[in-house]
Amino acid sequence: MAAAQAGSLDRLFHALSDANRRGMVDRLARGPASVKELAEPGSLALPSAMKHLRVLEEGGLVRSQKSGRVRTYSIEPHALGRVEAWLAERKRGLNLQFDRLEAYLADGDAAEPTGTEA
Amino acid sequence: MAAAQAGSLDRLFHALSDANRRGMVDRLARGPASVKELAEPGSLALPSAMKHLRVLEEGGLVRSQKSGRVRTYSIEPHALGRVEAWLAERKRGLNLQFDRLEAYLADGDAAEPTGTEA
DNA sequence: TAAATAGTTTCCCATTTAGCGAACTATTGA
DNA sequence: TCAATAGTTCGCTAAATGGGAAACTATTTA
Repeated sequence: MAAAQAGSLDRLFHALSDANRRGMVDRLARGPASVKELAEPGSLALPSAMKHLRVLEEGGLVRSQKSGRVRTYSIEPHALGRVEAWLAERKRGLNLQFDRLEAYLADGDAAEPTGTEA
Repeated sequence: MAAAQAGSLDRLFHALSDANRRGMVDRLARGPASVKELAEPGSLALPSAMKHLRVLEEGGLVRSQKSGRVRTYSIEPHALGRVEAWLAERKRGLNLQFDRLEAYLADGDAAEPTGTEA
């Protein structure tokens, strides 16, 4: 456990690794928008915007639904929660490391601060 | 402000978008390690591991320092703080959206819940 | 000094990415 | 009905990625 699926996080972080896509997330954080509206801020052609949106969708960050001729995208509410969860896990690990380091610095004859074994 | 540099976040998230690299971060969260040690868990050849480590370094997630013939990598302590900061900012935005939605649902004659204008 | 070890650099390969123009398919609106 | 609008699909390009073998440069260590 704890490492749900690798591929899922791959897609999530990859989705966030592009400024245009993060811009779309920011835009969608203020409310739903159409493909065209999402394309404009980055001066993207529609096909390019669509690719980005597909990446965001595969990363689980946004949802979409088509009505008439316009497809409306919106934020996947729990999307950022996955980033947060991952982050919390690592920070836990780091805190442990620092705790050991502090313990090591505190009483000089304790074991080494972990990590350089083997 | 608030959006330090786009390229920087690009590199940060891109660094995290690969399972091997996240594995290296996890490993380093438990303490420093050599290139070889970091290559083993993923059964990577050294050149491949080096590439990943360079990506992590460019993403500001790790540091390295060479002594003798071994280069030792360690976590850049404030690395995850940048992810956290970005995350906090978005969550703030999302809360605002939800606040507005709640307000909208509360008293029916208020303005629309933002987003679909234009 | 000779052999083993740890990185490093240089190519090479297949795949993916980001971007777009063109052409096509609905829907709207006039 | 006809024209504009919003997406969508289909190539196509240039660049970046992820992987590694080969060959080379230090350092250790025997």
